[in-house]
Amino acid sequence: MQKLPRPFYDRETALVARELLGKWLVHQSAQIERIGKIVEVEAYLGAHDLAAHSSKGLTERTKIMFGPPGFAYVYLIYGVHHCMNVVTEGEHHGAAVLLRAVEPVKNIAGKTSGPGLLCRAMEIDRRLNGHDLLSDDFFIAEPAVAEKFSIVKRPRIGVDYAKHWAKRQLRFYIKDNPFVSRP
DNA sequence: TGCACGATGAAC
DNA sequence: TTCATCGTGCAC
Repeated sequence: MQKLPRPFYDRETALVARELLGKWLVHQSAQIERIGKIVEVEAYLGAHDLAAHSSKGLTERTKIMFGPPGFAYVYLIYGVHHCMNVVTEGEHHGAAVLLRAVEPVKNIAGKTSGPGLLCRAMEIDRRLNGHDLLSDDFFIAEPAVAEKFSIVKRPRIGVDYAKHWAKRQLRFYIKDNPFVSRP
């Protein structure tokens, strides 16, 4: 499987977000390889983006976002669910892409439509926060067979507090894919 | 040291 | 529409 290289992530975040669609998220734990095809994402542009956690500045929680690209930023939301992000752009930028839904490809049990469900189905939790996505047990890869699809863009979900940033169309998903959380 | 509040999901 | 449930960030 062809792992996405570091430079893939070191580019403008909305572009990385769109190009992550259709790619395979691979997580191997306890000898089991789980694979999900990324079908829905959201871009969080950096410290200036009021919807991004990094807009609070460099803190214990956000230091991963401000780190180098190609690392996983995983956090607990509402004390119940985990959310998985991919750090993008250069160090100190504070940008990341939230993975919102995957389509089951291999060894996936349960629902995968939604950031919390995706993490549960792929056994992703805070232990993977700061994990290098160029490692052998957790990475994103080029799919075995490339396919064509149209991309839909919409405002991000659940960020109404972010004033004008809430209106920006930074959520992207594969058109007509049944695993998208909120078409 | 205390407390308000989520980049959600499920039940009512 | 309500609620579960807890780590984080910031006010005292």
